[in-house]
Amino acid sequence: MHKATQRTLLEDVAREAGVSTASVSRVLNHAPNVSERLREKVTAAIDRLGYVPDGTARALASRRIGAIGALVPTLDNPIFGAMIDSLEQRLKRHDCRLLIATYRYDLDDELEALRTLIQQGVDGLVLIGHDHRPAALTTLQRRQLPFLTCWHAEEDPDWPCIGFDNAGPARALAEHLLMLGHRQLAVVSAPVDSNDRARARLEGFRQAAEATGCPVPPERIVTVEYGIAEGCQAFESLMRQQPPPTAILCGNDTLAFGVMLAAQRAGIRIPEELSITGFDDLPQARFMSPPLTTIAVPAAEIGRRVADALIARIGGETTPHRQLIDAPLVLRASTGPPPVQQPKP
Amino acid sequence: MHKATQRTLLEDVAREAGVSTASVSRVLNHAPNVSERLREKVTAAIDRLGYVPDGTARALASRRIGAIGALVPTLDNPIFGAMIDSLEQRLKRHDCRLLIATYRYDLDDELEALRTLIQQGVDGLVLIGHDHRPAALTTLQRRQLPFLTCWHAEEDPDWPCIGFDNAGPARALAEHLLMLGHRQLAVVSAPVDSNDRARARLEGFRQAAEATGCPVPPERIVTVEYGIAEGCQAFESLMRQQPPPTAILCGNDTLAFGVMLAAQRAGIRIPEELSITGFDDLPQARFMSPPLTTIAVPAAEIGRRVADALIARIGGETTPHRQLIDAPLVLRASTGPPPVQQPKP
DNA sequence: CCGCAGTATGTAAGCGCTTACAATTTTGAT
DNA sequence: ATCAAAATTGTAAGCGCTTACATACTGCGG
Repeated sequence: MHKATQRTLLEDVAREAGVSTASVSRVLNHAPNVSERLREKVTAAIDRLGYVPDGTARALASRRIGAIGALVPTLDNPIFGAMIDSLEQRLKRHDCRLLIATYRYDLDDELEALRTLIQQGVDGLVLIGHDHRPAALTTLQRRQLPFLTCWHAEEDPDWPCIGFDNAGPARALAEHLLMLGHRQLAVVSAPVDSNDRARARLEGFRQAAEATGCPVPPERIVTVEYGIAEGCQAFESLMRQQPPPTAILCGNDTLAFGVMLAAQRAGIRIPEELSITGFDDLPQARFMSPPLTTIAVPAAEIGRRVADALIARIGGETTPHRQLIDAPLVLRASTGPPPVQQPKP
Repeated sequence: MHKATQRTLLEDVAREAGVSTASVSRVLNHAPNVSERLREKVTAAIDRLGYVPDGTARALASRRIGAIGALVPTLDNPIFGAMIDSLEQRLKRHDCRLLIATYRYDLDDELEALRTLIQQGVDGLVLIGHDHRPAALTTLQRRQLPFLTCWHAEEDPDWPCIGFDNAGPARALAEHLLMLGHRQLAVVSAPVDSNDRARARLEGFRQAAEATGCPVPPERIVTVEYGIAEGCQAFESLMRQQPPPTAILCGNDTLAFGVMLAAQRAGIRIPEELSITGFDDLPQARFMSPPLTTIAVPAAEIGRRVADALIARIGGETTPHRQLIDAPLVLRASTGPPPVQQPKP
């Protein structure tokens, strides 16, 4: 047993206000059919006693914890930081807290983290992307937990989503380059295993290239981990090839930064000698020199919409199974027509 | 009352294993004095039934929720993202979850968020910096909640901290410039209200300048919000002055990026005509051209140490009241001797 | 062979709320 | 006024665990 607690309990408030505990609870929870007089008596007693409800007891009794869980690959990537930031801000409006867990793109870790969060009692869950262990879905369904995926737009009856098309904009980027006359395309991609977004972007690049009759050969597709230095390395290995590419499509802005920096270090002019594209539109993209042509990923908007939709679902409402947000192509100065003659003939 | 639940309860496990509920609980919580035989019977029953303990019930009964709260100004700044990322990873090792709340540098919001997290039942709390509402401290103390501040190194018996000195490295940065011969220093600072870190950095810049006999005049200190564009603006307003500064000390890397970009746009060579320093050492700092001289803020290390220390405190152990981590000066190419003659005589 | 310390397990009383249901009061149409 | 329906408040049974305390063993020195 526990020692008698010193803290003010709901029962104390009830006594102080001269009402029942149920009434105090009702006032606390803004239940309907509570008279103004009752409300006043109770709030006055609460103020007098400095009462603070106990979240854990409330969670046990009401079966909701007042928090959702978010599973993100990493918070080291600022694009996810931006999304989580807006998600948390918006959840606050709904009086909901946020539990986060990261899994470094390891889907087994994701599944484990998901189970942990569920065990913790979260009222809902947000996942990034469409790639997950099958057990994740069955667990979610068995518990009938409201959930949402985001950052992608796959049509899948099992996975409701709020996100954007990754392939389409990637295609648009490639088409933009092809339209400019580029025929020697190269791609720097993030690892595609366990990452549908990276895969979709890569696929988009490929499709556009193939549709124009100049598919990207495998050696022109290099996969590297996330990071500026990694982008630099990718550039090196790509530019060793003959003929060198006239344009490099990058799976995200950070890789593009690396590629761009390495190119400049090598004395290659952008976009005159080499065009570069990114994906994300991080804040610094428009400040690079030249400013980076990229896709504006609606990270903050996703956060807001996920918050609203998940809260609605938790409240028993139904929300669209799939919400598509535009991820517009942002044309800047890192792309231009290919050089008329090969740099090294 | 509630409907009879379908879910497997601890009681079911007890029945299945032919033991008492207390025994199941003991096995679950790795209590001492549990025989191997009991443990096996119980774990077997758990597996057979697919039992998953209920976090909320456990929280109510045991008075710990298995999660700590983190109060950060924003997650939109990648330096905090990096810290939260490592914090969460490390907490996971200790089987502890993370609840986050942001407050946009508004200390009233911080206080409110703190109260919300406490009400939620968090086992401990991490705050950023030394500036907080007095009520935050009293609330923390009244609840006897383990807590830690970080990102600063103020000696204050009330606030245990794990962080780094902000003023010292700022001083080092300014001294570095003064040593190079600069006498026309300027500062671009983040807003210092409610932000002891920004204030300490500014103070460090000032002290060093004054100690060398060339204090920074007020018009040479411009305060702008966080952002690259804001850094650009700061540059403009600074370079309008006569004589223009030969070096600009920035309160963080992002502002420094802005200043650097605006300088380059204006055709000013760095560091020949203008030296620039940052603070944070974001990943891109070493990839700027020229690479940015800055202070390496140990964000990931702070996350790890905070996790370990807070877990220890929650466990009743005492940890050092103040842990100082080095934030080294990283000399790169954005700083150099001032031009011999003024650019515009 | 007894008794005591130490170990292992069981019993059941909470933890501090929410909410189904009952009881009471108010309202509104006769 | 009269009574059913609606609105308001009260009663008390959980929610699913943990843990203090009681009980039952176990082994060992005397």
